[in-house]
Amino acid sequence: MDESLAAFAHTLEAWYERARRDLPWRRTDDPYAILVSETMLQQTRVETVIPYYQRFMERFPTPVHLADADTDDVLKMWEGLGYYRRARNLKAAMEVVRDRHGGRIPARPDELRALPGIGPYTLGAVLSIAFNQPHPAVDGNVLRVMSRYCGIEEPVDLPSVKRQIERDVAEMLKRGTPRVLTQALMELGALVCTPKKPRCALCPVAAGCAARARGLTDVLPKRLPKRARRRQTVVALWITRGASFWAERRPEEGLLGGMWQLPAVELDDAPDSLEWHARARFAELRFGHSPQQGETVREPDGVAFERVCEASHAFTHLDWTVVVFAPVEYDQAGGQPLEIHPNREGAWVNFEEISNFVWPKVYQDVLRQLIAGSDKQLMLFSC
DNA sequence: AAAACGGGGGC
DNA sequence: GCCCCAGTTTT
Repeated sequence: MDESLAAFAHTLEAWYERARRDLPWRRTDDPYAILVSETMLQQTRVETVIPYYQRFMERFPTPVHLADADTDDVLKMWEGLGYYRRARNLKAAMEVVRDRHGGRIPARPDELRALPGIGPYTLGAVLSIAFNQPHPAVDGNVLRVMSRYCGIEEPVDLPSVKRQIERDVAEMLKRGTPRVLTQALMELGALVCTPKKPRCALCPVAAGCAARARGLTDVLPKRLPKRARRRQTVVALWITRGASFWAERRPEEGLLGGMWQLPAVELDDAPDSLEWHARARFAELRFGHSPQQGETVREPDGVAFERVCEASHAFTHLDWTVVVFAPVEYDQAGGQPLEIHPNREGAWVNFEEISNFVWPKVYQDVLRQLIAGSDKQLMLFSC
């Protein structure tokens, strides 16, 4: 086994030097740059990451630049990338690096692992790629490559299976060059040993592949069945005042933490009377408290609501249908000027300054629709 | 051990 | 539509 492991390592390294892609984070040995790229690459495709990585490194070139930065600026650079907790953790980690490690990414496993956002994979990736230490970095690619090569038929999600693969990879790294081998395993998974239609004819280690020998390539890796997504209906409000609309910031913690959106309420399933919720949310906006279910909502102005826009969005664990309501003719002459209750954290956002805020993708879609609608109305009006 | 946590690309 | 991606944290 030792012998085959060493041969596997050598073959893989030779293949990598020949086939490797020229990626931005492969042009540097800077541990900070490696860490930024590995954090962005968590659950995210290489092609998606490239432009984000380049903008991010230009804006925050060192750990201290990031540590000293404003969180909203960091989020803005992350906008659209998803899993926004990663951005917060990365900044928090660099604050620790600035305050306790002299501004340099530590090379000690225990210190690195203690930084927020650094789990087993990222630890191994930084230690092996940046510091050339033989610590395994087992991601989805490596799980797939190893499960096929070794012919592992148990689901790779099982902790026991992952531990076994980590042990095997660690042994392999000791017999080669860690910074090359770690990337070689992932590159093989990305270019050759792909989830569908693997290019076995191009594989440098096909001769020793158990899955290929047993005809299991198409069924490995096996995974545990995944859970169903929850359905939520989001009732949101489009409240305009001239060329501005009312927007609010989501709580720091949880889903889409700290990002901006229209005032909204997220409801399980597809409740009836969406308009009731719109009315309730509108009352909360103006009076600072929301009515109980069943209670008659104050509507001194006799405001009616119309459905102005709809959008849907699938998260990993959630299925959103966003329905946007607007108070009819509230903005017109004759209506009372809208006052927002002072204890609400939000802002009137001018159509021109939308890009100064950080928006979840689904609300970007919503705003695009609504602004286009407004433009159309303005054009009709002026004709 | 399971759930929360985004978004996009490929088929 | 479904799959799954250079995963981590919380419960």
